[in-house]
Amino acid sequence: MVGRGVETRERLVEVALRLFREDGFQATTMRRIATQAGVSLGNAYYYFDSKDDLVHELYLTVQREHLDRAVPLLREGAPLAENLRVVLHTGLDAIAPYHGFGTSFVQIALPASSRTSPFSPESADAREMAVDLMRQVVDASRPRPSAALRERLPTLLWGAYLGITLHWVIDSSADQARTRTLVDGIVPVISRAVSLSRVPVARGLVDDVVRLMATLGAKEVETR
Amino acid sequence: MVGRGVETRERLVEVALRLFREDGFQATTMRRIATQAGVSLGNAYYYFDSKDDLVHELYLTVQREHLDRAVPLLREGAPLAENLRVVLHTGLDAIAPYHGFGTSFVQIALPASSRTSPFSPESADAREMAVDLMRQVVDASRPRPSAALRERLPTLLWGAYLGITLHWVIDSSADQARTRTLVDGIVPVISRAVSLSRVPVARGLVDDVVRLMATLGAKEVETR
DNA sequence: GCTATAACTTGAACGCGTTCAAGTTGTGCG
DNA sequence: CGCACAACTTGAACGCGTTCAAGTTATAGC
Repeated sequence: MVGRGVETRERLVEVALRLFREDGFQATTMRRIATQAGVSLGNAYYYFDSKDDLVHELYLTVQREHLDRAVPLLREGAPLAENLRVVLHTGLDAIAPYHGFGTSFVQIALPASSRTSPFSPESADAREMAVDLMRQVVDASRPRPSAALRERLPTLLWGAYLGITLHWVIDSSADQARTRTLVDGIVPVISRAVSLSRVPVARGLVDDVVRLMATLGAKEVETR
Repeated sequence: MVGRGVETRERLVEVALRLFREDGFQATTMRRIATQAGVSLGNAYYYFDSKDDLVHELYLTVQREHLDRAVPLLREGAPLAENLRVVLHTGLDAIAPYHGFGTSFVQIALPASSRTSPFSPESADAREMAVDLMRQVVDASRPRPSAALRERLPTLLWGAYLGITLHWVIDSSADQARTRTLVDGIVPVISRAVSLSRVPVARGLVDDVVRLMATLGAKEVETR
């Protein structure tokens, strides 16, 4: 696929993403995507195994958009809370146009076999981009977290971001304002927890949570 | 619907739940359900608006099963950790036969409009049963949690249970062993957090988390 | 017992995602 | 040039969830 093929594929992705944004997932039929891209129905299936596969393209697009928005706003030497807040809010900004689509997205990403699953091998690139972004947050922020936390924190923050995204999907408040509130509320909590993990007396709880989530999160990805 | 109708409906539910368990959600077609229940396809739609509606019956069945298993095992005066552990594990026991079905279940329960959503009005009964079960856990356990926590704790524990269920759905380890590990790991953490909320010096973090989750959780249900 | 009406039942039909055998177009090689 | 073969394209067909106009059966009121 080097000649015509590439163009056809790109046209299909372009049309599909536009229709997804405008009309949602269910209302966008493969027949309409094909027609508007100027190809036959069967031809769309030459480039994509399924309708869900087209969603994976959306996932990649959003991920790139998130990076483009977040990285320039990170501030070297700022408190973790500030940089974390920036990354979480820009993440919500990047997915905002697709909120009507959110439920379908999670439905598609949920099965273990789904390419769109954030834990799938096919999503490895997008996942590493996201974890890397969190690592930039941690590395740019001062004071540094405790040594025990530093290497695990990016993945943990990515996990938190997944949770926030899930809340965003379910969030039916206007402009998903409640998820914004959640971000503003959870950022100081995470930040304080990170600080606390340096104070011997209060470390127990935080450490347990970290150990627990790290075990589960790591296994989740590696068993795919 | 008082005569024949009830029997037909019951037969449909019975057949549907069996096929869901045996073959999963996708492989179970409405045509097969209807045929095996001895009625026509259209007739099945007289009793259930959609295939998803039949899943709601499954939700209710599982919820009842959970209660039947958990309540007799609660121990008056035992530590919170012990009773909580019982409730979470019996919950996993109750849904165990349906693990292959789990992904579909969450997919169906996810849309805000879904009757099967744990936040929906149609699920109010099941939800209250579940929160009530958590209240029994809290009330049976000693020492009592702080006053600030006591009234909110059941709902918060139910939220934790939802999260654990989500992990169970995604969990591809044998017999969902990793979710069992999660339960065993998270129970002491919750229990310690509850205790900590009585110690003035460490209360801040726990209180913030509680306030945050309470705000979101309450709003989630009331806006439906 | 008769009839109006509600309760229940039917199967054909629709549009959907997906598959596939068959066709067309382009390309590299003798 | 011609030919083999890969790349690409087509539209009919399948089974699915769902809808609906039409039919049948039971029941309540007289």
